[in-house]
Amino acid sequence: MLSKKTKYAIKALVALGRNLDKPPMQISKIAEEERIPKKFLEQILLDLRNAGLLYSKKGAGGGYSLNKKPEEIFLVQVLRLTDGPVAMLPCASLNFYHKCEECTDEKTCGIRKAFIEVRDATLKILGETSIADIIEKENVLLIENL
Amino acid sequence: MLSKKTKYAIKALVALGRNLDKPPMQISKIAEEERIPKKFLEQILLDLRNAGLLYSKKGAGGGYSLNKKPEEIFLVQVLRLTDGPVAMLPCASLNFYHKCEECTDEKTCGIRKAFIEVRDATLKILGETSIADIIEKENVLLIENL
DNA sequence: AATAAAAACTACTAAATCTATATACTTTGT
DNA sequence: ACAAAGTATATAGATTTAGTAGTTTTTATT
Repeated sequence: MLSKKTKYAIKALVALGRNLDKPPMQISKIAEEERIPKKFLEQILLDLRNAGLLYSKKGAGGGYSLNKKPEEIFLVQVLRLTDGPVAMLPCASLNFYHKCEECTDEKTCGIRKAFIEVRDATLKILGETSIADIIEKENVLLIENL
Repeated sequence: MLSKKTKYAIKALVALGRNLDKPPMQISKIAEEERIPKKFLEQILLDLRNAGLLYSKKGAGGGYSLNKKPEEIFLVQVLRLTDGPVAMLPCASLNFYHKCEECTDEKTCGIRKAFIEVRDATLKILGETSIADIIEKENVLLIENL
């Protein structure tokens, strides 16, 4: 399961992706629109900013906006930033690898092999789906649900 | 990430799958071979037994064995039993569905849609990979690594 | 019948993680 | 000067994870 933090992070990015050519969006507004606890969101946005995904401006009239094009922010980046590994086993992770302490021979571990397959399948989707894709999906769904 | 519980459960099932036509295997032996804390493993095996995956026999000469063929035990069953949902979002889960509290319209949520794709990809692999497959994978890997 | 082996059951606990909340500080526009 | 807005750090409560301990029940063997 994703942490709420990651879910909120994606929601915030989508909200900002919809706000592209407008003035920066305030934390309070994002929190209200997306129904996310404000102080929690504050921390999350800060993480996203420090990772270079967001631009922020302090003071009156300040707020947040995307620092990259929505087409260039992929789910996998967000997930790795806030949740860590994509893989379901430490020994099957590309970016957060570490050995299973109890494992005696990783090279011949069938469980690991199976979960590497899962990782690759997951990674394919999360690595290809951008914030822009999510917004596009929502636009399609909106029309379909008229 | 899988919990250690689930990882240990799969390891135990694989160990028992290798022990097919032999007398039942004791907890201590599985714990030693797979380097799993014994009392923790005890609880896990009990869960697997109560779910019908294992047969157990008490008393001297007792122990555990598989209650199904290794070809009939799939990773997804184990994972759901010990970890719960396969999906990364509650609203994208088939067996453990529940609404995201903050969500205002699930039908048009693009995030949900993306994570349903992830779930389906994951499910395909976990639902097709059996304990027998894992053992087979390991046999192949053993030969390849000679 | 006694003994020992082994699983079953119940309860508990320590540590980590998650989900926030609180407080104080800094920057910026008017 | 003042208010709006982000920055930073600390902390607290709840939940989950991972594991331990102790006792009871069942079974095979002697």
